[in-house]
Amino acid sequence: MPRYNPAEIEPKWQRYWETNRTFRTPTHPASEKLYVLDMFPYPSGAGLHVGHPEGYTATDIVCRYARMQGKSVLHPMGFDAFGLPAEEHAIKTNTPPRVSTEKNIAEFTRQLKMLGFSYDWERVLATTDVEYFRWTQWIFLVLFDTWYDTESQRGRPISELPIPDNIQNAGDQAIARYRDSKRLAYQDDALVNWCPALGTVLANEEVIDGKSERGAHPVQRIPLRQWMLRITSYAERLLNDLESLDWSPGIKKLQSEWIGRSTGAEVDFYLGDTIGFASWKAERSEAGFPSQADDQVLRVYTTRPDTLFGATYMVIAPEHAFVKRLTTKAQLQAVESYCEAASYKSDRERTEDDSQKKTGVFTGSYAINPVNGAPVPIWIADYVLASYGTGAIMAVPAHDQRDFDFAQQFDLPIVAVVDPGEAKDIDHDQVVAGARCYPGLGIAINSGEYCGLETNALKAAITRDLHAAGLAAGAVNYKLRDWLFSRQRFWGEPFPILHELDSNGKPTGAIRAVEPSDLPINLPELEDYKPHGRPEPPLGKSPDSWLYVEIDGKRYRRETNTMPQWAGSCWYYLRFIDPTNAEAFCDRDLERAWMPVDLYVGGAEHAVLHLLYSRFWHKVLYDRGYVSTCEPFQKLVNQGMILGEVEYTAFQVQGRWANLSELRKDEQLGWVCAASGQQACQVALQESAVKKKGDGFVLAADETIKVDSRAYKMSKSRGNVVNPDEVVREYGADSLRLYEMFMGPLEATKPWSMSGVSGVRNFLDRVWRLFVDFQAEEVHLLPAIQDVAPTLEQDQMLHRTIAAVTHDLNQMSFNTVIARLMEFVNFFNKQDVRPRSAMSDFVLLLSPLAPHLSEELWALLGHDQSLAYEPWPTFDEALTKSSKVEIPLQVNGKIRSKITVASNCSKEELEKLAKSDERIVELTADKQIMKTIVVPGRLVNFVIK
RNA sequence: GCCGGAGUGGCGGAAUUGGCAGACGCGCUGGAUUCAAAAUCCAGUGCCCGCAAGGGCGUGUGGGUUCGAGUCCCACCUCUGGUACCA
Repeated sequence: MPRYNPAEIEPKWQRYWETNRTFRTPTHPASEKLYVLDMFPYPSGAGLHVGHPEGYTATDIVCRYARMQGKSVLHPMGFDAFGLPAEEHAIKTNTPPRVSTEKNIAEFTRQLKMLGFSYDWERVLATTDVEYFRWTQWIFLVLFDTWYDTESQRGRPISELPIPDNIQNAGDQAIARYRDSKRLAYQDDALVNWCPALGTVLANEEVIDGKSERGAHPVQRIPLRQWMLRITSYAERLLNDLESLDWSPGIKKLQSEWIGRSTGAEVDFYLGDTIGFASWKAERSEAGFPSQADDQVLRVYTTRPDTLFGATYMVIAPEHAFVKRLTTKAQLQAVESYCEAASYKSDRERTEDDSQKKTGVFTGSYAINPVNGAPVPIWIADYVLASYGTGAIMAVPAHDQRDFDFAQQFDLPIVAVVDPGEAKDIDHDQVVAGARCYPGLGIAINSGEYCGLETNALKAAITRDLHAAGLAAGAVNYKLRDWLFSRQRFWGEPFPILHELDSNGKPTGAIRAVEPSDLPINLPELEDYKPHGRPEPPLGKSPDSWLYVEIDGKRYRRETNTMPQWAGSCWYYLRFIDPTNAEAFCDRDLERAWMPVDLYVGGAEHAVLHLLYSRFWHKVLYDRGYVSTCEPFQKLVNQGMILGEVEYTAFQVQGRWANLSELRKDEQLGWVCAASGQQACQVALQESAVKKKGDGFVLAADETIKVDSRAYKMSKSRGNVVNPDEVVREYGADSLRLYEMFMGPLEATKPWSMSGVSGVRNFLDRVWRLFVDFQAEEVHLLPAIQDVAPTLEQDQMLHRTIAAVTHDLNQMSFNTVIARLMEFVNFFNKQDVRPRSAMSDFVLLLSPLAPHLSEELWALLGHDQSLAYEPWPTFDEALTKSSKVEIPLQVNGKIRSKITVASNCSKEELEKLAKSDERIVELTADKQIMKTIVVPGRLVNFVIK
């Protein structure tokens, strides 16, 4: 093997690591611990994508480097294996999902092992393992057993829930119902996205543009009994604790906007006449503001209580409970048809056409504005959402764009109550006249006793006054909604919940949790997996032996919903710590020893949901004393997307080249000629056929024709998917790893380039030839490698490389690490004598990035053990500096000359030397030196006139 | 619309945070080796003017601060990711 042959050495070292259990993690950390986690993949039938190894290589490098620094490293891998694709496959082929899932996992495992990642494979898990989801079910029972104590701001056992006297007196059933209503896991009728074609209900994130994400089938919204998780109780903590995390500001912002905290006030508008209003007000000033609104009032939430005087109408959502009550006879028909139409509209359709176009209908009723006693008409409109705030608003068209649009549409009065003053880009007079909407801050006008107050002062004052009068209270709202936690699918974790049946086999409404000792609840075997076309879950087709349970003489039916795919990924990082524990989801001491995850790397597509859901579960486990940290993931890095190769495209109409400006997009035909309407075809071009001109590219043959140049997302339909198997076959795993790191910063989006892969392969070939005579028959070290001390120059090169590589690895700046190693190789390739010690250190520096080649060279240098735990090379600071530096000499900021001086040259000396430089003397001869800037070790700048 | 991120040679990208723009790689050009090719090695390579010495211009655009700006400030343009009436 004279030449570098990865096909031979890579499998060899993979076998070595496996047989010697090189990367087995100690149960307890034996030294400083480091927990490095990859977001585990969904094992799709398509196999590994080149996007996967990007993050995996980055973490692998971090881990290999950390081991060489003596740290105890936990670096596991697993599979997020429940999910719809396997079930779809099962429906089509009648293969049990477990069978296809296991096949896919085997394939993923082979591909991951082929890339030489240093995972501790003895800890591998899949969310579909029965022994794994046993504990997913167990954690669900913890959620079921927990209520949120708002006073102490933490989750507590349901047995500690205070039961109000009236409930206590109403008997056991009432108590049970009360408890059920307070649990973190509760049942509710929720509007769900029912997709008749898939025969399943979809999560919001699975619905895109009103169609199913998979298959683009139409989706309807229907109410269904669902399991919900009370994540909103944790909204405040999920928001506040973000601060302590080492995550990018972008991701933190995304999460905090998703949580969407806003502060304002809840205000009650009296429903009735002015006489009733007076007595109601008197009552309220006695009793205060009730936490639950009663039937006498319409309660709204507003972030702008300062604009109460400008509320000229109110709007309730079409689903609001008061719709019927408030609708007068005259309006009945209009209201009914409006609400029915609204119920058919998806969220998407509600917002589709330009948001200017508001729809709505008058109820015929009025409420009374608590600040001035004015009657305010109540409308119904779908721009108000039932699920946010109180589902009702006071509309202030002068200072809210949506209300303004609506008021204009229906000719409702607009009263300005905020004077914008000198605010920029605002037509002051128009605003005050109510002809323009101004949503910003300013000085109150038309606001009775509050006139003249600044917005924020007024907010505080009016909230305080109304609260004292029992008419309003400060309030906080979140965009975050409770988590719809059940799916009507087969391939997910069954809920450990039983529904009590009466003697007729009908559910009584009572539920009970499966005893933890009876877990796991495994999935039944089904005859087939086809949806039965009803919104009920497919587990309803289970054999009776699975479906029905008898305990203490009572009959129960199992819950047939299953958990969503997010469930298994919510806690897998904990199971990796103690993957085979049969007594607990994770041993407490081990949890304390390894948590938190020090580095978590994965795609930005999970920036919100997965990370929010995991954080939520973690906090519940924390409150209940099962984990020791309140956050699971200390540092988070999102790897960027890898796009396909850059493509050059031009258009042709009837065989003639056409510019994009001559074309327009047609719905059916795609691009067509704007003038003639003829269809244009896209022509893919080779790089050699195009030329750079100005900002873009043009045809080399006809420079008037612009060429589109861009990289697209890899997709099957585009045919630009790069298969890692092929890359490994052609270039080797080390080349793939190295290329993915060399492409650019980890977090950036970057296009693939096969010639870039061959570039790094070239580098590895050069590394090989640095050690091995590639023309010899046998593999042996070159005679140039000798047991001699390095020259000063060689030593400086080595120590600078160690310093730079170490520094950049700490920054996770892998592309520049590789550049440094290349410089080292370029230098030593020219050295006839290559000291063995320097070469050994180089192999160690290379090893986290290209581990197979490095192990091979390490063995060749005479070692009989893996280098995985060799100490990381250290550097001598003094040797990273040279004794001389070249200093640029500038005149008026432009470089005119350079001098070489001792690196410790003093400021005065440097200035003297610079002034005597021939070229500087020449340029300053008949000029006056106004100023001299001397930065020792950097530059000298003469400002002359 | 709103909120992030990013615009640097033919291409991917560097630049110790205000101090030599273009490290490293790809590509390209020339040379050595070879009967020839592959492979390898050496040299060159931002653009423009010039035989050269040298000069001018250059980090999306326009302005500003500074002795000095890819880096800081203001305005704008383009691409990209997220989001969608949250009162």
